[in-house]
Amino acid sequence: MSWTRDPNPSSPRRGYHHGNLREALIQAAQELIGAKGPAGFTIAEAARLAGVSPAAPYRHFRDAESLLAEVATRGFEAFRTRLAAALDSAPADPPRAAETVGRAYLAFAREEPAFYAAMFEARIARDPYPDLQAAGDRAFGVLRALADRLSAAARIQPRPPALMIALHIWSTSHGIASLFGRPDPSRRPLPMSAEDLLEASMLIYLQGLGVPPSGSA
Amino acid sequence: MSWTRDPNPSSPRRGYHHGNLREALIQAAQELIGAKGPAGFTIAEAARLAGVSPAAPYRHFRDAESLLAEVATRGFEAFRTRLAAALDSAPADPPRAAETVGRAYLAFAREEPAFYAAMFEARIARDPYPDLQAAGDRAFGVLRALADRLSAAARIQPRPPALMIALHIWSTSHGIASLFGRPDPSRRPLPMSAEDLLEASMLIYLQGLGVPPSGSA
DNA sequence: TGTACATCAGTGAACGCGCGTTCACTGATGTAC
DNA sequence: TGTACATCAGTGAACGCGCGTTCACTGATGTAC
Repeated sequence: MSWTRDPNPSSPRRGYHHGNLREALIQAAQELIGAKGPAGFTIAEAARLAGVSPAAPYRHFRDAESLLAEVATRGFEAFRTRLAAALDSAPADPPRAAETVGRAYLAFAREEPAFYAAMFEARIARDPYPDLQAAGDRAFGVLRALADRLSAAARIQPRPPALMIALHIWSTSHGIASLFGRPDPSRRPLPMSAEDLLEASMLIYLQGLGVPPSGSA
Repeated sequence: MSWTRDPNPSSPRRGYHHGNLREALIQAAQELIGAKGPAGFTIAEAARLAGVSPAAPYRHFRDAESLLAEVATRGFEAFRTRLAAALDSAPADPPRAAETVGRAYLAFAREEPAFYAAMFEARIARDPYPDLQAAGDRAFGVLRALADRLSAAARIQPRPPALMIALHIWSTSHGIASLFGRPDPSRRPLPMSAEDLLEASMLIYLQGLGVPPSGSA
């Protein structure tokens, strides 16, 4: 957040002329990304949507990528919140927990396509945006926590590292979300829902790990 | 291919002024996509790379999306060829066959990032490009054939439909390729290779299907 | 074999467009006193 | 409490740029006769 000196960017009212242009621009960028993809938004159009002149955004963001990185960062925060809520509310039973988190993953991708695209398709370099990197790491941490539970319940030997299990879950969820889980004219129809596809995949995978099926306790 | 009357677009020499501008433009588009992503190429720049005036491409392609669709179509054809070769050369043993095809999948994504991006990230609508759709279907057919073998070897009951197994393989492979398998400054480092990650995932999944492990025959 | 003609791939100039970015400015806000 | 001042978010005009797209054209090629 080197582009502003405001120590608390989330303060709702800062007395700007606009009210809160920074927030409005992030909102506008999100709308544009949702409608046209990460490449389909421009600073100029975001300014227009926010009702300010094309020069105004430069008071808040160095360039378009900075704005995009901010959207992606917030996306990862919202993602983490959503996954964590799912994991916390999920049954202790490992397969059920995996299914609950998987559904939350797909729901996020479906309901927040702009966030998801900014997070995974915008090709933002990691290094210049440590906040983005950190937010991504925290979101992955939820999958990692889920993987710890699954790993603890696994009976096969040698037990695969929890990190690897987390990466498997992430990859499969991301693959299904990318290929089938979002509104997009380029996606193909599926003979089943993305949720069913993911659930089946997870159940087979957990079976392979030797995690006892639901209701077998 | 409604944009040209040539009944055989693959003929190598047609006596054009340029020689074969159509091919040169496809080549140029591929280079640009590889360097900057599907949104990073323009008709004008492709023309420049091919050494012709900016108006010349319009003799061959209606617009940028048509050119992109042609790249994606060829990408799917190359993908199908590569996957099919892997499947044909793979050991009959189902887990080994899956591993071989999985490696071919990742190798393609890594070595042909321009094709892969055009195929999966360009957001080209399916309907206007039946050739693209058909090429995609044929490529998926190879994964489907692999899934048939795996399904036949599965011991769990009820046996999951081969179509679903194919979709699982595709999703996981695509997820790993997208997240970790391509040269991109936005990817994170992994504590293992994408190939190892995919192989482990497949082995656990096949274990879950009740496919006998390699060497157990 | 030679000539006249038709075809059409590629030219190059031109256009309007929206973008990114800059600049001196203005005017609302907060604050020092 | 009131005034003078400093700050800085946002203005609006301007710029150069590259893009998509069009147009009448030109000139190489193939072919009818």
